[in-house]
Amino acid sequence: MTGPASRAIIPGDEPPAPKPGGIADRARGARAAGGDYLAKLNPEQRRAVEALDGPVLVLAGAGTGKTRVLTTRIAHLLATGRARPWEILAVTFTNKAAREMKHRIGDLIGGVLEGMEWLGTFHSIGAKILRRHAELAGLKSGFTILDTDDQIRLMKQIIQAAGIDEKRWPARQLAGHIDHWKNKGLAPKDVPQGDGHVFADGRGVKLYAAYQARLKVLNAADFGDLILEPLRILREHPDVLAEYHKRFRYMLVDEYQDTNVAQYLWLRLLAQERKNICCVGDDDQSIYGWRGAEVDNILRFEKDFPGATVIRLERNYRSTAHILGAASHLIAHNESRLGKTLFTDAVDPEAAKVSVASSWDSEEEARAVGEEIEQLQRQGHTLNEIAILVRASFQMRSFEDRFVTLGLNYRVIGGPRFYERAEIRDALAYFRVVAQPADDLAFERIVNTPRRGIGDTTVRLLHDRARARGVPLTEAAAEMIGTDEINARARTAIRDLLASFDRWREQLETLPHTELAEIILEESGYTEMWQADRSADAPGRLENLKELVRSMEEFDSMAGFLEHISLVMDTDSEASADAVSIMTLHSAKGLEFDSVILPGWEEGLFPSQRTLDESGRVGLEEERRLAYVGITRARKRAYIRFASNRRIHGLWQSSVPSRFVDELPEAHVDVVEESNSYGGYGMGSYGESRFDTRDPFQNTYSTPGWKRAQKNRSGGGFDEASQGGYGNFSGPRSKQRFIEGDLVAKSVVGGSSIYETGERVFHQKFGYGHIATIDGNKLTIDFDKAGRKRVLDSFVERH
DNA sequence: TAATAGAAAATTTTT
DNA sequence: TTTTCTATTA
Repeated sequence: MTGPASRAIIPGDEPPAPKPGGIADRARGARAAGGDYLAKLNPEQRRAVEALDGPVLVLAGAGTGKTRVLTTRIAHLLATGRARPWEILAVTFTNKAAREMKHRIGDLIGGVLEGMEWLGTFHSIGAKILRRHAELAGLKSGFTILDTDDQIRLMKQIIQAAGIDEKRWPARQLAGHIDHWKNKGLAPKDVPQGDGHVFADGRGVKLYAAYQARLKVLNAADFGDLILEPLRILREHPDVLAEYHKRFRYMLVDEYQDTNVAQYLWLRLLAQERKNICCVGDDDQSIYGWRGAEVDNILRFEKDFPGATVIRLERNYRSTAHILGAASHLIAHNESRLGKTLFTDAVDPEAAKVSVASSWDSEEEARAVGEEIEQLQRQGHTLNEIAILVRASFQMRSFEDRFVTLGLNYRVIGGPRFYERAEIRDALAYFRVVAQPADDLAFERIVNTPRRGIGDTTVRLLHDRARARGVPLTEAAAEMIGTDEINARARTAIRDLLASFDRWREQLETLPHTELAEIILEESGYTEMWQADRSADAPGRLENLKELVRSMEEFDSMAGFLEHISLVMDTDSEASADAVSIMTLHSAKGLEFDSVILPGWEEGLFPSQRTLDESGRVGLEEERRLAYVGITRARKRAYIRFASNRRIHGLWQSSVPSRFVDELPEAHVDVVEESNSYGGYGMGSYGESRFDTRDPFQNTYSTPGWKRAQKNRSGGGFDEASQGGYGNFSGPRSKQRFIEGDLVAKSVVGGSSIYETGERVFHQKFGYGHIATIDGNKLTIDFDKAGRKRVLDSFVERH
């Protein structure tokens, strides 16, 4: 990863090395050795750390100390003087993993790790290599990294330019194919004949080529290119390859089971000279096949690297024997695996078995989970140690709804990312055009945001001109303001905008970049646009913009910031508040919790029908691995649940328990008999839970949730700070719900509403309606479609 | 050109 | 059910 403080990469400009055997070097070695880092390892781990030479495959089961092995191995390399920090290539998949490794190596060697320039994600290291040799790929070193959204928009243009019906052949689909080819390491010329016919009657490859050509013109690379282009450079330029062979004495790869073909080829090429490559992974945790990961890479390792040492880590330090037993028995149903069996030495006769329970529908499921969590809480467990892991994100909703009602703190991990939000992308587009005038995609995004009277017609004219002259849009625009091809109003608007960009570009040299960022957002009228916006999420968006500018402070230039933002996808704001985590199974990989709740184990949902249809047995095995990942996240307690009915796309469907449920071993499972334990008002009937007509004001004020809400409030729990904190990683949806919790509490106080009787309002759920009566901030509204409802004024907007 | 209403489509997982 | 796109109208 390219961290904030990473130094500029100038070939040949290496940081000064401590002289091997010199004072600094010996002192460092002594300190590390004094830490006795090897003694803390079990025999298998120690073997994995000490087998420094030649290819090594470490098959590390869940919770067996994989990261410890990787980091200790690096510390060992450094301590024994085998390699200096910048001679080690260490690749991970996520920025988080890279960060953690850096941190833990630092702990091992007793200080801050410096000089490990080549520890990072595949993508950031790929970007680094590509920037050093950009000209070999037809790019300039300052190229832009496009995200998925930009990619799709670009492909849309290419499809249109080729005169292909964009409805029949959606850009998204083309993006899928191109992604697939890039994952396999195939440039347009390498795509096999048959493959090219999959899109638009055989024009797929042509479009791929056109897309690549367009990227070069835009001086841009997409995510696939960050792997594909370096691979091509290494293949076609032996001198460059030799340089890296010389440089990388040792290579380490984390999560090897997740590598795709391109990454594999890239690693093999780099490792072929010295062969000091150590891959750590777990075939049972390969869950990214759908985006090109090849489990085969890990299954084939010994063939690819003859004479490889294979070490299995099976001693688990995380979970109870029941949890391990359940997970192992389940995963044993898979055929394609190298085979490992986790075991633990820890004996705990008190340990709970894996609980399996069912519910009537997803709402009852959420209710039951809420109960389970409250019970855990009563037993003194903190919410931070509880996680709900779902297969698909739509499942999160019912839990969020329920937890808001209960006043139970939760956080959604994953979700819509900070950088993906419209306002952030808009702001970044402004910065990108300033930093890179040729960035047409960014320019197009903001020409008319905020509205300046530059509509589709004008943009099309600009496009025609740009294409005819072979120049970027900004340049075409500059030419066209001198002509009368565009109408006067749009022409003035464009002239003003271009003048602003010129001005900001000058200020790029003279002003600190954070200050410039504020100026840009202010002068462009962008912040004003949101200030004028009366919708509920406008204030949050402004807050996000502030946060964006604040986060820029960590960087020393606009360019450095833009590089970071395109590569670092995670917004890892650690929340201090105690809260239940809700996330997908995929994003739970690598995490662990005392209690893990696994809802939605139903055929069609988990295993996902779509995966089954698309990938058959292979897909089923991947789903099973996902289940395995889920169970092994738990240290002490795992709760598996399924519901008999679930609403999908607004339709109720009855569902059958997942086959995975029956694949669990009886000996480690406790089946919880159906219980209508919630509430006392015998509503086991269909109706009540299906149609949520219950009024939020009927909350009993003595429930744990209510008490908690009161406590939170008196402690200033729901203040702006905590909301802002959640806003960073949970969507606007959940954010709003937090506000809801607050207002329910305040409604006791009464007061006058900002609305008037008879006013027409809009409500997210119920649609349009007229206010019938007002009681404090509670409104009774006659909705056009939904009839008379009582709602809080914060839920409605003036219409 | 911009706002609006109504229809159609989409729903897994993400560096 | 919700979101996104499209066509219409002002």
